[in-house]
Amino acid sequence: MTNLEPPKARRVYLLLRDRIASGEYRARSSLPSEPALAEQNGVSRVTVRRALDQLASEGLIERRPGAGTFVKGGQASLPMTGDISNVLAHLVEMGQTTEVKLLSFGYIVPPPAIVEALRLDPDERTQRSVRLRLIDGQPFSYLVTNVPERIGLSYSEADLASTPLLELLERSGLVAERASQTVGATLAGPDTAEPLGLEVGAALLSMTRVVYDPSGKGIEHLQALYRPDRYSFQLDLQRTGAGDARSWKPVDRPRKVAAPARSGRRAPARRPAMEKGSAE
Amino acid sequence: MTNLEPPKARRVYLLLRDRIASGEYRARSSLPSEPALAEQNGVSRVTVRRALDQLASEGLIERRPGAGTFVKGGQASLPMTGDISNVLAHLVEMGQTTEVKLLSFGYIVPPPAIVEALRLDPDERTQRSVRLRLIDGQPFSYLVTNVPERIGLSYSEADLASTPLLELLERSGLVAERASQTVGATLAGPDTAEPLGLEVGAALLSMTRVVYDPSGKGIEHLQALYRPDRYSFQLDLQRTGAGDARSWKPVDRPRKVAAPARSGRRAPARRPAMEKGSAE
DNA sequence: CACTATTTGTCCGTATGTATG
DNA sequence: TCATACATACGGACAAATAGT
Repeated sequence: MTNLEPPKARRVYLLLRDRIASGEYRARSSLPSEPALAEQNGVSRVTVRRALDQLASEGLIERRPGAGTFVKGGQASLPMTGDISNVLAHLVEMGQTTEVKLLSFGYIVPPPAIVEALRLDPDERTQRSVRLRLIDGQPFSYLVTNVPERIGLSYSEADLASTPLLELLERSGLVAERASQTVGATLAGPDTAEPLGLEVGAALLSMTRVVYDPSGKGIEHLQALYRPDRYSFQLDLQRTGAGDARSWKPVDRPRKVAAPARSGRRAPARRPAMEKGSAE
Repeated sequence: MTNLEPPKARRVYLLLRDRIASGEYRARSSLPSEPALAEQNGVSRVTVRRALDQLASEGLIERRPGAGTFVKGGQASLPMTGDISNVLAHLVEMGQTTEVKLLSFGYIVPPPAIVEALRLDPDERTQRSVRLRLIDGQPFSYLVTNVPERIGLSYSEADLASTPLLELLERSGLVAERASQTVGATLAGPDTAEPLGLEVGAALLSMTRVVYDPSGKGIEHLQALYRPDRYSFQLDLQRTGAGDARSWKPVDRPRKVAAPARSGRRAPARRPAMEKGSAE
């Protein structure tokens, strides 16, 4: 049995990072001393120092010789947020405010999972495209799309780099009638980490979406991976019906609510979130 | 400059894991040979073997001496899914089908991020509770809740382990009028990995929820972390209004759609997902 | 039934990096 | 900073199992 565990310094690094993000260690106040941290975590002092080096290099703490190490509050611009209930609505805007890089394109015989999801015939092929979406030149989402071959043929490869896919589908006279979305999380592998500008092993927000036409046949299968520091889903709910009729209705971002979430943890809200960001 | 990078074996491990999950390496077919993989990734054969050991120990591959290593297609039970648009609705059911462990409880002066989100007075205190939610004895979510002190006093510590928090709030005559939810992803630190039964550095699905009363004051701040292999958000959308009126409406899980997503990647759907799982 | 090519399994010695005191 | 222990990674060599000729 081999280990494969992360180095101890990383444990400590993640621990302190969480504590700082959660506010357990307040901004402008000092962290425990290095020897203290070493004992608390059952590691040596050099190991603690490595973790602190990492935190310092990311600008999360500041080390003052003789005084201690301090939490640097502030900064950390909020991720752009996509309204999950409206995910499909504002694709056009999205296409305008962001650019797309087409990483790969081709026709394949899809893996069984895709066949099942799209309800394809046994050996029907799909058009598979891998795209990278950027905002301000910064990549934030990695998209793997599968579309049944006959549908995919209705637009060109170049269209993909300029126009949102659902837009293209609609132009072809297809009707997106129903969609199913699942949101989860994964670790970045080399294939995805590299184009997204992350290290291998970073956390990714993932969304799988399947779009169906009125007949119930699948039109599009999308596997999207997002950098959580640059993109997150938001859903605002409003209570409908008073009293005991427990019912909530998604509402269209009622107003700019102070709603933080820095890579899964709290952080001071700062930059106003994108007005109507959405899908992909 | 110290390194802090994951071991090389982990790179390879994550790469192969992604390729398998994405269907690039088909089930029942063979992976490239160890020497081949070693050269492709620029690592030694032992390193490849370590990665394969890991995959084998997780049951993703099968190694046959002399023959090769093969992808073990099959199960990997789907995560329970929570309908994100209904997240608050079925708390009661949820409270019945799952158990809760109260990990920590106390009154604190909250970090600035919480103060801001809940719109508290400068030095108002909050009741902070950390809970672990289990299904079938298996932990799947780690919940950190902050509630303004005066509100928190209206129920007992024991109530927390048995009753969903929003239920308690309603009993106290409070009205949850509006809620804002943000979904992202993070890495598990030691504090969260341990109770959730994960290794440090695993991917977590995160949700931050703030609930407001009609006056706009914050009632509850919840920071939830989910094991993506046991829990994921699902949102089904239905097209409303025909033609050019692009509009989508969340719909209450219209029927059991073949919608996979194994920890962020595709995988054969198998076990029926939980009927109406939801929040927390 | 060999015979061979390929592949996993096992062991070596050594170099580098990580962690400790 | 230094010396020590241990894990990681490397390249190589060899045995044993498998599949095809």
